[in-house]
Amino acid sequence: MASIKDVAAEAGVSVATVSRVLNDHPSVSEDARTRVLAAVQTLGYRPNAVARSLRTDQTRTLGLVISDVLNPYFTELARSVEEEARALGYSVIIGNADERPDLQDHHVRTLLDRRIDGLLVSPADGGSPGMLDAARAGTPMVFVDRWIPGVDVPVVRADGRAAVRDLVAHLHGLGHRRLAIIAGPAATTTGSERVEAFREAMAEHGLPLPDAYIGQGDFQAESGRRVTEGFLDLPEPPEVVFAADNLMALGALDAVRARGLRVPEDIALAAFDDIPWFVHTDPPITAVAQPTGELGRAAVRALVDRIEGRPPQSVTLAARLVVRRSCGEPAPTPHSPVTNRSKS
Amino acid sequence: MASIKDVAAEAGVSVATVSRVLNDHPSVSEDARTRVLAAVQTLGYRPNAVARSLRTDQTRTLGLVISDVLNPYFTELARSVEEEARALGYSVIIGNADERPDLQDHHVRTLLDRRIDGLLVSPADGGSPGMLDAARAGTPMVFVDRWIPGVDVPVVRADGRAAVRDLVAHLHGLGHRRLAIIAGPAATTTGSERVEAFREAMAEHGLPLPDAYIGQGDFQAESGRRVTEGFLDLPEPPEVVFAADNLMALGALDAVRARGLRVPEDIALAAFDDIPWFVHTDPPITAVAQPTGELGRAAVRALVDRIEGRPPQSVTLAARLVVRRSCGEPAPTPHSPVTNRSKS
DNA sequence: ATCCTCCGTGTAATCGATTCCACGAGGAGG
DNA sequence: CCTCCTCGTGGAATCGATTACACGGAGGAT
Repeated sequence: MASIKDVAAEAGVSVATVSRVLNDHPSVSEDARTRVLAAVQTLGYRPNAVARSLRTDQTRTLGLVISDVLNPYFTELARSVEEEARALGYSVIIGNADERPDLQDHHVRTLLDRRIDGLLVSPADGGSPGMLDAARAGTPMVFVDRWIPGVDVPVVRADGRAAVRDLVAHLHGLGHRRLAIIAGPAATTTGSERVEAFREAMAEHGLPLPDAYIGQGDFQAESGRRVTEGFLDLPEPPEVVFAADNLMALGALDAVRARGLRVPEDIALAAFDDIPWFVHTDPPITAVAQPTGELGRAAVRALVDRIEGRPPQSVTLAARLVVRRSCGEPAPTPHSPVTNRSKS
Repeated sequence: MASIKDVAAEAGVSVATVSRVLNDHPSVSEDARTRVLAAVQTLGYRPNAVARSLRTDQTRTLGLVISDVLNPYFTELARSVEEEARALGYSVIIGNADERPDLQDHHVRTLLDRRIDGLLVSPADGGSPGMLDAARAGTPMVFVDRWIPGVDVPVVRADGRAAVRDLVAHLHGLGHRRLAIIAGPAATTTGSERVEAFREAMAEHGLPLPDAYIGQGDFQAESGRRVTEGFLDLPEPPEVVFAADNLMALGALDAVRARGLRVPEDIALAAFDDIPWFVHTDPPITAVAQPTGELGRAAVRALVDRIEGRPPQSVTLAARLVVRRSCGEPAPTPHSPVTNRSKS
């Protein structure tokens, strides 16, 4: 592969001049410029990004460590991150943690070894050693979706509080009283926050949230299935199951289906994170939708601000409720009488 | 960030010795080794991968350019690729082409600039200039899923021919005679091959495949919707729509739903590529399943073979039919009388 | 005792870029 | 005509690693 020396030789100038042309530095004669450009053309020369990075100490690369690539929410996030980064002249290297702290650490370390300019993380846990080191070492960093309390890093996320309140109101309006939640890992902020928001909203309606109705999941489909089975085995099963992410909702659906029960007639289902497939499930699933694309873009902008010396800022966007059929038919008119519906 | 020099100073040895310890070169005294290791520990030293790559001319990184990250088939592929690569000591940089040749080219070029050791591509088209250059320049490369005829690069893919034949037999057995297909871009091998396999299977059953029943899609949901609408507007609409990928099937489902028609009563639906969501759509969708994980792993193994000087080999795995309810109930007994069903 | 090996180590070249500094030519101003 | 700038250019240092080569000392063989 041709190097800058070859180009210099071909153009009959020094490597310094070639470099200047390539970085359009002002003081290069028109003549030299054309000769260099011609040489670049004939040799098909492309600068070696590795060498350049070594010298300039910047890679124009961002690292993105996400919790689970198989989760459509995160792939949409990854896509918008890459898009915005590309627009700003950066590449993105994605690391998939599969919700495993050890894998997350592996990726953080690998990315740091590659001297990425900045790191976007959606932590799978309360802060693995590698991540904390990175934060402490001053690597430009931004948390997206999930974050770690007490670590001084900007956070870009959606606030689902209002949407969860809307959801509970919606469920209450439909006559549901016994609501259960499949929570995410307590070590993640999204894991605990969603439960908190749910609990508060329940309290506003004077509804109890017994411990038996709080299932512990891990954001994976299998845990949704397991927890839901537990709910169904209860002497008094809940009327509604609210899954804290889309994969656990999928698992819940599996569990319900396996018992031969129907949604929403026998049990209602709602989820956090809206994804395209929810329109097509049987039945379509009511969900709290995050502005995923905007989240990704905002996170990149914050990170690049930090990298390029501008003050980054945390961003919190609102999530919103998308009502579909999985919790029962919405009341036909806004001022209809209290809907009642008895469950199995 | 600490460099090898700092470690050398701290340990009271030369950088050469430090390097030797780190790459566990045999001739280092036990004493020097422990001192270096201690210095590494106290300084929290991590070798600079950029510098190392420049010197050794290898990055231990693979590039993966996929057609569409939002397609669950490709994210599963990406996941298995990363997994296998990690097991073999490589990292993966993913580029998302969004089915756009220009974006694909952008990523190929960027990856080459970064001097990745090898490239895994699922080409979005018949061969963009950048890709052909890469192949010609001798960059280790392997095509996965899709490939480009005439380019001398190993191919790892699934052969859907038998599964498509099974599908057509299944549909025929259900009494369906008017089958239509939503094809992928003709420039992609998977785009044309699937139509070819479908056409052959139809011929085996003596069924015609009129041009009006071959819709041109682009592997995106929207095109599935558009083509399906066209089918439904035909004077004699098909009884079955077979989408050549999962996203177009999603679009087809949308279109059918929008007309107030039911699947499979009014029109049957089948898809290429099985994904977890197909179990939960309304109705569950019959699909041709590829061994996606195995495909990804085999592709990485082939590429790494090529990189490390072993002869790589093309791999073709079989796909299989997964029958669900979207084409009608399977015959209750193997020797049941011909099922008949009249369509709208 | 002498010579040869082998081992552990350090010095320095190298990878491919960027960039500081010096230098020569040419133009402007005195 | 001399001086001083400015401009275009090239030489060489530099980034952080790896590695060929040289060298000194220890130990074994003769």
